[in-house]
Amino acid sequence: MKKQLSTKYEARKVEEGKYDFWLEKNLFSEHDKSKPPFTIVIPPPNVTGKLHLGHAWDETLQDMMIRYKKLRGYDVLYLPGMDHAGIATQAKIEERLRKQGISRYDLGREKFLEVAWDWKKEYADFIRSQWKKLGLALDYTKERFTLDEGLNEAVTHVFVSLYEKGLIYRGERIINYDPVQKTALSNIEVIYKETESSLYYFKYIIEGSEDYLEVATTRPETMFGDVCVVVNPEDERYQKYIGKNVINPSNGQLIPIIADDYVDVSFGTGVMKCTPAHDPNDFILGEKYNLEKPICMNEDGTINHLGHKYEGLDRFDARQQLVKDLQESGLCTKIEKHINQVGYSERSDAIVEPYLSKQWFVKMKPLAKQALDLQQTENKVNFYPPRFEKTFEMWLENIEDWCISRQLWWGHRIPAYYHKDTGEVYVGANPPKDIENYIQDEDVLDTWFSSALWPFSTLGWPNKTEDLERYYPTDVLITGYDILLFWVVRMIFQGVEFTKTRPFKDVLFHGLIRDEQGRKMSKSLGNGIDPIEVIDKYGADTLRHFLTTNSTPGLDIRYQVDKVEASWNFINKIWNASRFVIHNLTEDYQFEGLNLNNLSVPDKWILKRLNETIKAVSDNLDKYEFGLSGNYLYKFIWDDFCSWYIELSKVTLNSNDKDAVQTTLDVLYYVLKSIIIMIHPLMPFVSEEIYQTLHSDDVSIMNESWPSIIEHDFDFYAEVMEAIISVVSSLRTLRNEENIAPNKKIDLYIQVEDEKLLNALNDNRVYLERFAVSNTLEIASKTNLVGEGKTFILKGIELFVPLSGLIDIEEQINNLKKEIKKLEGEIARCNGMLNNPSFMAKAPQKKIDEEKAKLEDYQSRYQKAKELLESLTSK
RNA sequence: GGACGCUUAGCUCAGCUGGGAGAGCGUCUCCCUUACAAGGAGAGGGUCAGCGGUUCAAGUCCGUUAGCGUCCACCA
Repeated sequence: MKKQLSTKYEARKVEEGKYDFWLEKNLFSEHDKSKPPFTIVIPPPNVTGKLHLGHAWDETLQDMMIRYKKLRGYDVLYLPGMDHAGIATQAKIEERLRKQGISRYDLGREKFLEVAWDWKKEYADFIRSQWKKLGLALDYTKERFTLDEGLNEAVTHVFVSLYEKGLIYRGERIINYDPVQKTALSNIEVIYKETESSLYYFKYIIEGSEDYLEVATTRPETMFGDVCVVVNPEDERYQKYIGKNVINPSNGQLIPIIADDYVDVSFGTGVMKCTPAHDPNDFILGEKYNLEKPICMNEDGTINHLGHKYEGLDRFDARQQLVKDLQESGLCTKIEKHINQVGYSERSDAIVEPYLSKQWFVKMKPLAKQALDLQQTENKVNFYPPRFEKTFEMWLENIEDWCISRQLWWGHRIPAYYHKDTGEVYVGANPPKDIENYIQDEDVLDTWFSSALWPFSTLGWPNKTEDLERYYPTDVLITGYDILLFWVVRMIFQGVEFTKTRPFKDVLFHGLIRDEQGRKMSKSLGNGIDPIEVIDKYGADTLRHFLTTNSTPGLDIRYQVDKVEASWNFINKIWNASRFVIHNLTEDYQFEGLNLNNLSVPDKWILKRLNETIKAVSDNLDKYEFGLSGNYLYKFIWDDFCSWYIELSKVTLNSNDKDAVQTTLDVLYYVLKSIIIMIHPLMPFVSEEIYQTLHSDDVSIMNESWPSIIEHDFDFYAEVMEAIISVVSSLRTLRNEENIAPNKKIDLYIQVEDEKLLNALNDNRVYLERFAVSNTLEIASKTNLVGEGKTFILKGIELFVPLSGLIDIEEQINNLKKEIKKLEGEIARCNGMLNNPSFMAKAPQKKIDEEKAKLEDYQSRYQKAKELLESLTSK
């Protein structure tokens, strides 16, 4: 019994077991070194949770490229891995612990890390199971984790090397501090949101006087750290006070009034308080005037001893209390509503506190310059779409140093050690020999410090491994534009610094995935879509097709159930077309190549269309235009192959001409096989199922080759086919308009001037009889075209369908008049162009020829319509 | 305050280097025809946001305005 596809397309059944089969056959991990390499390293998902639809999108695009390139003859490597995601993961783990009433300090560092590794294992397993469901062709033999031993070696190497070059330093600076996570953040981990806050005005009374300066601030709780007030030296209102002292209303301390043109005369009262430990600009002033930098806050965001009676209060409680007290004592004069940009921690959403603290920094200017220089060379990273390169450049041109230390436990420990007695700093890949005299830095590195090395650290760097040699630089990075600055930029500058080359040749950005209303998917809205639920309902192939073919590089997409269902329908169509083909193949059918000399007109036409489709699909995949390549496939498969070719093939298959049947089966087989190979990158499961049904269960479509273009001149036959299609389509419209049942036979007269076309149509009358459902069919160089009925004047062909009682002479005349008018318009347009000397002088010859050909066609049709009209009116 | 994106059919969106606007879904008509009714055959539907410019020719290039959106930026 020959193998068949089941009657119904059931994604679950089709997809079941395929992934394990691919794994068993080592199809993801076998590397043929005789082929050119093609590498994609997965953007490592965070081990914070399950993958969401955005991951599914990202990874499907990657997998599609991998599978496409494999079919194109590359030795592909799709390298999997995950990110420890320092803050994010630690926050999640602490949250889970909190529910059990445990804090990380109860456990201590070591114990906490054990818990964290358990967490990692749990989520890694989950993520792998999701990758499996999606069908990603990942080589698990090379899977990496940002916190594994090899990557730790890379991270340490980079840290030590940059330190030795003077590009990493430890310094006391104002950093963004998250008092909830109790850690420093880098600048881009702060999200500024427009927030309605208050602008408070306080009296700073001048020493030994009744006078006072009014100072406006949005953060009264930092007043305990004020060291002076500042006015603009040009500000006439306050010049007389410069050099005097004022009383800080929060604590009664005397502080001086100084002058600096940093102060904006028009903002607030034109007097600014200066708090060097709690504001980056004030810090700069502090440095400039060598001021003290008292810190008035603890690491948990509570006020410290400088706040006296407010000590221990949370910063915002202290603010409230202080304002209330000062209002009562008359020192708070005014409170205004004020809209300003307030920074929030990306992970914890806590309001970020600018905070003076000792942290590790990467000196960015030299690294940025190298990356910018790279982009001036031939070996630059190519951005798709190119506009993102501008964002990249602008950011690097205005870069500030990167704060890389984090007061966390889950991450790469900073390889710095401090001498217990001397305080001397030791930085090295290995601990100092007399380790007992040292204490290692407690902090870990920013997660992005390790992910910046991902494209090469995963391949074994800093060791000179075979993989690194072969697969690096990687070919394309596919990721969302939302992490351009976090990750992509950093991989590029670290890649240049440490590997002296770009880490990837191309970078393709996709957008965000939104819900049906266009809203960002988020936990708080509860509008997230679980990719696994979609897969369970429609299949991974459907989800993949939806995600890949509905997007344009760099733009967001909406998740739309209608479109997902359209993708399912498309697969169902392919399934049924495949069933038809397979059903018609006899048990002993063997494909032995196409006999190009024995092809029918429909055969030649579909092969020409196949050629065009292969080219269009390949070209667009090469340009990352997945939506366009999807459109070409869709149109070819649904319209050309299913609607036309399969229907036409039934004519031959039902005939007794054995040779013709064999040829038709060959073409059906050949085109179907080409189709499933081309859809394989989009729909790996169903294409494999069809492939195995055509062949056998132990072979895989993954070992096939991308279809190649058949070198043959199909042009004339395609024209014949197009003539047949236009005749059939015209008649179908006529039947609908005139309410003639599709199976009711009609008479049909076709007049063709061109002898070659005339003969070809006569040779292929069987298709016209069948699809036009004709009774009498006359195809001649001269035939009856007038009378009660409908005349069509097509390109090079005229048709007449006698319909007495339905269309009388008068209507026929009206129809012709309409047609003539339309043609006159077209002719006028063509003439307008062709008679325009500027057009003739400047337009490309190709365009001119096209217009000339059009004009010729219109004129001949016009002529014929005129003649017909005349013979009708003269009757 | 800078930079960028979007505005095309009722809805969601394509339209790559300028040369008579397309798809999916929805709507309307007909059809259970031997791969598929989650289907087939047809039809209708758009001054491509407004204005100006370049060009023989603009949805496409340039400028500008408006609406929506995103990113970056230290104004107390």
